[in-house]
Amino acid sequence: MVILAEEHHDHDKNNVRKNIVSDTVRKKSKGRQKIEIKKILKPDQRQVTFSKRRTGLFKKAGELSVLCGAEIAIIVVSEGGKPYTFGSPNVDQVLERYVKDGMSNGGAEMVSFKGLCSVEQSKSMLPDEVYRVDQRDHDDKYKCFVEATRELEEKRKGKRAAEMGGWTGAGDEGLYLWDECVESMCLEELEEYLKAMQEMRARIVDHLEQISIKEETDAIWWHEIAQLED
Amino acid sequence: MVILAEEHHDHDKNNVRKNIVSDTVRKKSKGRQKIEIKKILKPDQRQVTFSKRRTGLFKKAGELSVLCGAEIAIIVVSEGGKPYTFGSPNVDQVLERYVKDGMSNGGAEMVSFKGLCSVEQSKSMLPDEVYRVDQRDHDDKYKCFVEATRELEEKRKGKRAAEMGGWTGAGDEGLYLWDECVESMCLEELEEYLKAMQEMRARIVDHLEQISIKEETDAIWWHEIAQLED
DNA sequence: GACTATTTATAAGA
DNA sequence: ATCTTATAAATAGTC
Repeated sequence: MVILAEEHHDHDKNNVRKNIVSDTVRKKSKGRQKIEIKKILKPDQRQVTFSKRRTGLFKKAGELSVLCGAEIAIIVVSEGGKPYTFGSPNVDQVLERYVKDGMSNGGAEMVSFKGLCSVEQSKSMLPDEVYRVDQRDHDDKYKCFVEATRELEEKRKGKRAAEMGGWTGAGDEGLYLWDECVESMCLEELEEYLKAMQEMRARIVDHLEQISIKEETDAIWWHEIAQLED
Repeated sequence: MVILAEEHHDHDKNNVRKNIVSDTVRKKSKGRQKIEIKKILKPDQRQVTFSKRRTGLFKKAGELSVLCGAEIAIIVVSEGGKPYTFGSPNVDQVLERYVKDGMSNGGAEMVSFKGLCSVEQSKSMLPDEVYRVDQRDHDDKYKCFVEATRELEEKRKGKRAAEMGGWTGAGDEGLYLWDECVESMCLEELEEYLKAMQEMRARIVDHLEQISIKEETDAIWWHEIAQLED
């Protein structure tokens, strides 16, 4: 692959700095440079990067959410302790979900990350901590949270209901294969049934994991990332 | 900018498909193509994208965390309801922080996002809702959460110390609630059963969406086809 | 899981 | 902060 750089004809009005030097072109900038993934030392620079990358992260999250129908919550706390959150559909709902049936629902993959090692080591870098949360602990822990959340949600709902209408759920297929028994159910019945099924599913998945605990290291192994802390 | 593609000399042993066509090169792939940011229709494709982008998101989060000294928690719940979390230093700590002094600390930016349409719109991909949470609501809401969190953290610390941070099948609890009929199944049976159940579930969810499209914008079951593997 | 052609994110500079 | 530009990095399509 041969790449020849060639200056396009310079009709540009406000591009005074553009200039021929030797027989190559003076670049306006060095462009993006590779950076090491370690704490940025200059506070100003760090702040700029924080802002840019936080924006980028939230954008990616939004895309993932839309593309794949996933629910996502992100909380970023800056050095200064200022929190920024992203939620699709909203933070609390996702937290509630995480909290309420997260663990019972196929086994959450919980990964903690403390940032270290260098990019080169990344392939072999295992998470510092990986753990599963006991279901009952989990329930204890969050019960009150869930309840409190619901109240707040109620308040917000009114507000949101008005401005809904965002996007139309796209998946149109698969409805005609409908089982009669299911079709005849009313909304409440369906919800209950679905819930029961969900629980059953959770147990099955757990069991599956038990059985095949060794082979499915697949999921969410955390790798990559870089260097020390300050 | 003129780009001339030129076949490098073909010493490659196992590259039979490489071939000259006219005076250009047969490309091995179309490369990355632009996609619209809307729900991917094909479940398989959607699953692949989910996996890739989830990984990418977590990587970005790790980098942001290290580069800027920020604390980050992410919870992603797949369509199938399977949660994946990322936390630096760990999810609960960040949640606790968010919860504990989030609002009191200079005003969090809380953003809810309900999906965007196309990349072109992304400039205006402003959150559907931006709101601040009243400090007192916030305190009420999370007080218990914070306390409960602390307890659980204590427990975990002990446990983790004991088991050297491995991820050995720590999710053992909850297995004794096991339905006999399920427990007696072998692996293959379970997988089949699970699959069938998920298909059923998918139909129910679809149906629910149909029925309650108006009334329950808030629905918890907002998914469609559940994949066996997220 | 791997590979690449492309698109997308972003470090620097202004 | 905002914009631009060159370049690094992520990833869609493919195998």
